[in-house]
Amino acid sequence: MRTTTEVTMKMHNPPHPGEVLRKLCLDAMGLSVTEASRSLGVSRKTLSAILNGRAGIGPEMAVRLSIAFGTSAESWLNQQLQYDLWHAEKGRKRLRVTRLTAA
Amino acid sequence: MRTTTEVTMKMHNPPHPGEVLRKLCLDAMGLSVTEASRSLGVSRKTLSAILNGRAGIGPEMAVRLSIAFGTSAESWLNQQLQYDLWHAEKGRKRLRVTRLTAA
DNA sequence: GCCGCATGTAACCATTTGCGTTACACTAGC
DNA sequence: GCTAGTGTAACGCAAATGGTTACATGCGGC
Repeated sequence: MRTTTEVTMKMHNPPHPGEVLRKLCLDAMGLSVTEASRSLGVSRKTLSAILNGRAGIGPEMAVRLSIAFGTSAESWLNQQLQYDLWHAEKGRKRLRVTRLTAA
Repeated sequence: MRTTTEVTMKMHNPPHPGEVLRKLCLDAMGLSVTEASRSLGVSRKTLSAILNGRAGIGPEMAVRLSIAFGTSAESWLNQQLQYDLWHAEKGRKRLRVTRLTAA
């Protein structure tokens, strides 16, 4: 059987969703960061942070993206989930957790 | 095969993951909240908040759960995602976002 | 009734995070 | 040189997060 850790670790470092967002939405539509931020109803700084991986896509931003670009909010959140999880797994060994299964 | 119920269920208020956690892990193993919190390496208050839907399961907690119960961290985060997204969609109308598709 | 255990939760505190505004530096194009 | 777009630091602020402590409740055993 294949454990969660194995599968997760097998994946290469997933790109932060902002990278995908820039290519798939901004570049593809010829939008500037400034324009996009105005359409999304957030500050330019906020969008910039996401695009450069210094902030994540939360539930509210995912809904904003779904409205502006006609995409699925869930898909953005799933990308974010993968990204966050990958980084959280890296700290797995630092967590003091006692196994409770098959003791 | 995919039932109608499955698809339809997506539109109903999903339970908070803590509810599932309590039934599937604590109750099933006869664990008290106090015991479980110690095993997970978090305070009783923190676990209690999750179990009663007053806090969500974040990436780190998901990894803790995966260690303690031998479950998939991703599955917990996915449940949390569904829960968060459902609530975020409720506020969709309050967001001032301009559509950029099919202009 | 009484007691001990588990539980939910409020109060308090410190740390962190998220977002907006403003300002500054860098870059590319005219 | 001027302008537009961009990244980002600095600031303020509101909200969230997690730990500790303490209190009230509910319940089983005695």
